[in-house]
Amino acid sequence: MPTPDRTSLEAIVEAGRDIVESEGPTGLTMQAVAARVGVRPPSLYKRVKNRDDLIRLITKATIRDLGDRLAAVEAEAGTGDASGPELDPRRTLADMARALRGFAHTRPAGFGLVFAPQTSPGGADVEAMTVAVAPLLRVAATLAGQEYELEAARTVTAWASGFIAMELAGAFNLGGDVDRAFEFGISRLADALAARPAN
Amino acid sequence: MPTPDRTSLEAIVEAGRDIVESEGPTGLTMQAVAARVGVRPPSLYKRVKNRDDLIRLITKATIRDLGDRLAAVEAEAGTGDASGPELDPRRTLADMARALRGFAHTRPAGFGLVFAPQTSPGGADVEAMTVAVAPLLRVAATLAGQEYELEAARTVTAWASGFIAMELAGAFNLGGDVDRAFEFGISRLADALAARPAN
DNA sequence: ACCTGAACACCGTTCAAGT
DNA sequence: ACCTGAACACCGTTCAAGT
Repeated sequence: MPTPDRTSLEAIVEAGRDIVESEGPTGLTMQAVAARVGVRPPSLYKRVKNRDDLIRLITKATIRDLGDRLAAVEAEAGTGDASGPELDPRRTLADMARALRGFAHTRPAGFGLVFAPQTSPGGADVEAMTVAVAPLLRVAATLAGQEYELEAARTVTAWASGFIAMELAGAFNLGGDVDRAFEFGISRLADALAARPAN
Repeated sequence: MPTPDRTSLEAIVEAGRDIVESEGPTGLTMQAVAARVGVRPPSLYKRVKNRDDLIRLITKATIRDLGDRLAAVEAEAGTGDASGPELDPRRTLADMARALRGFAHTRPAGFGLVFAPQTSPGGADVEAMTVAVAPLLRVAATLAGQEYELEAARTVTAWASGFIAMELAGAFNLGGDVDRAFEFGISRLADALAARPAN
């Protein structure tokens, strides 16, 4: 007769996310995860292939949350709420960038996992990422035109993720107002993408 | 009578850089470094405090190389060479961005170390980074005006590092020409920074 | 003054044995 | 079918003992 399950994949991933945020990626040991979900380390291998696999699952869950935030911004802009419909795509783009930054501030380590430069190749998060970024792609198309949709979306994503990564790493050490720099960047960027110059 | 030194800090850092590039950050073990410089692991601790310290030194050396490349672009633009003096700061900015990208392609892992989102706080690379980025700061000032120097430099650095990080992570999986996206981004960005709109 | 073997703590992972 | 203790390989780091 099988024993009732003492944990679940979901609980393991959730525990992993918590640990990553509180202890950093280094703190994410199989022992720590096991302790948190109340089993012994070897039991984890019934649900995840290994530590890298767990990190992949944590990253994927983070990407999904991130996509939810972008979708929420898009929905707000599209339908219009109490403050009225938001028609300027530049404003929507800025809101999405701010949503991304807000998310990064609440889950800095998770954000780091998603946008880490040294990701293992063939990460199966490709699909999740594609879905998550779809709203951004749509505003980019509205703003820069269908022809430059991909380029515009990549420009914004690159800028925002780079900015936030540097911010989280404490790279903005020359003083100055980081919020101001963020608003400066998104404003100029939105203008530039909407400009559609000849080249 | 003291024995002659069998290695040096320089050799250790250089070995570390090679290993990081060929095996990735995970492959950077004290044992691998020791084997490469021809001593036993414990001997490394005579020159570096620990593995984190070694990573810090590797990062710092990488930042210095990177700064050299930017300085070279600046020097070329300022003095003018066979192809004549390069006076358009937008062109200089684009050249610096391309230099950064070129560097990242030759040392992807090193680049990842420098622009990793999850850097340990208080990394002593602050000074090295400040020096390295100085040329970029100067073009930014020329382009966007002294008032927006810092914001403009941050915008470009964020975009470029974010773009390259995504490129290295294989995040540009929606097809399209990555080179084209890079040129699109730097071109629009340079225009936007030079525009100096009212806000 | 640098180098080393031995040792310790810690971690990922496997596996046979339990229920 | 899931869970566990025991075990193994591997790694970072310390330290007393060599030269």
